[in-house]
Amino acid sequence: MELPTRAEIFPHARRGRIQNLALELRLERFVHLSPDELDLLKDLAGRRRYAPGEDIITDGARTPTCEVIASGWAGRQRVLSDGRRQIINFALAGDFVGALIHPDFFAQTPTVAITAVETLDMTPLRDALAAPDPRFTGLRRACAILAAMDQALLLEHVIRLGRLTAYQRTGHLLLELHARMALAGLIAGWRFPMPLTQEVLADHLGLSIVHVNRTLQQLRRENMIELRVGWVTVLQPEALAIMSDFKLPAPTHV
Amino acid sequence: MELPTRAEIFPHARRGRIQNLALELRLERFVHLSPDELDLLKDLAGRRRYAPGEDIITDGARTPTCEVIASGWAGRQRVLSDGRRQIINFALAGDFVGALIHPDFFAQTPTVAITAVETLDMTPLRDALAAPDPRFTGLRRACAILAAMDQALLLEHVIRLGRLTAYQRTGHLLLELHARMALAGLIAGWRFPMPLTQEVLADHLGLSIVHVNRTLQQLRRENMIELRVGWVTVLQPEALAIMSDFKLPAPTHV
DNA sequence: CGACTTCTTGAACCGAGTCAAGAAGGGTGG
DNA sequence: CCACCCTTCTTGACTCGGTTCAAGAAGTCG
Repeated sequence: MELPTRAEIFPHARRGRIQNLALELRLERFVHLSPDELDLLKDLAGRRRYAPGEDIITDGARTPTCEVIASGWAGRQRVLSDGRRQIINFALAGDFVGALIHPDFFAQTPTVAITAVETLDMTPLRDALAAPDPRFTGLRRACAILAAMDQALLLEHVIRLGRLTAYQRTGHLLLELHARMALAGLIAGWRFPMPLTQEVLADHLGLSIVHVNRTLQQLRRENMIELRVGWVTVLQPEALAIMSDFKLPAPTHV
Repeated sequence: MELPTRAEIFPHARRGRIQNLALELRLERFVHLSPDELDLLKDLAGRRRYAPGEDIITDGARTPTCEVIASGWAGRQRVLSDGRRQIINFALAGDFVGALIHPDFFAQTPTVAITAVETLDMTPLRDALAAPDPRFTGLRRACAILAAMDQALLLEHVIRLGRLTAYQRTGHLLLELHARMALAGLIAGWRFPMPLTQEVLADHLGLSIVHVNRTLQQLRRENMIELRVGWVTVLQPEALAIMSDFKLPAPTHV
């Protein structure tokens, strides 16, 4: 499993004063953006901060906001009536939360800050895309692609939960997180930040805390990964991918 | 849990020669469609038939089709390298399959006919919506709502797989299937068609065939449901909803 | 340093899987 | 209409992956 170079990852990336590098890199990953579109991204202003545990998108909000993660980790979750929690997905830097990509008419799943989170308000982008303005076709397409990616990741998670063992699930998730951060230009190489507690991992992977602990130990024992405080290193990406049936969601047609 | 009347379910429904009642009812559930839009739906022609097991949307298809189920049950699935299968979701009459609603750039999950399936080609609808034509704003909105509903159901499935027991999962799924068929005007009352084998159920619920069998028996033993050849009756919807934490995805804002 | 969260470990338990074999349906052809 | 075949369903016995409970160790932060 070879890592692409930065130039391969970001064919259209350019320098400039930008608000959120990860966002811009992700939007330009598959689509070339016009100067108008880049300007719109650069003019984004509304910065917000959330403490760990704070709601970013509240459950029954009638006026849904629309933000992009600038830094930190967030997650959509549901707490069941008996207190059990399921974390549906994670949102990393460059990921949208709220109404722009996820049509949230129905979902009763608040988005919560897992670590400290900084976001940028994306309502200017949403308003620009809502009108049939031909200047923003590139952005519209880029957002559709991000939404498709998000959807694909959700399908992968269903497969993880439905048909993979604890050992496979954990490895599969680590590979996914790595791939996403690499795509967003947040990391290079196989070492990457992973600030999740074992409890959070358990609630995402549908396992108990204790079993997550034992599974991580097994992955370490077998030299698949290395764990430091808030960091992971994937030592054997190929072996991990084979054993967990991992394949990076890739565009079949763009 | 009271069942709404037909008039409550379909406030805008009208009579006429239509191709797919379920589709039209679902589209008009939340949005009022103009005569132009209804005409477009009535002019849909391309009818296709699929035998059980046949691919409707093939995996790596470069020219993604876009159809709506007219009758029968389909499902998106992934087969793992060791032969295990995960059925990600079911598509019933009135559900879209393919590129209109699911942005399929990334997903490697073919859609397969589970029973015999009839579909209608939806490319005319897709083309009409792609152009920024103001005549079709209602349809555009209706399709967005269907997509949101689909997305919400997927989130529910993640919760089912991640945090519910076999007994809860099975009850939860039956309630979901019932709710969807009721919304599409396919049924009235608590008896509804359920042509899935226990193997298919197992592959959707992330369980073994044997355990699905025992779980269904438990549901019958406790008078939660009644099973006939291709039919289920939910005998205690409220009890089932409470024990499985089921809540019909409802629009928070439309 | 003290308080709190997070991680780790062991032992017992249990929900769900596996294996295997038989029964019951449900179609098909004679 | 029956005989046959094949799929689907059912049941029992056993195994195992993962959970629960409980207690202690190691971080972490003020």
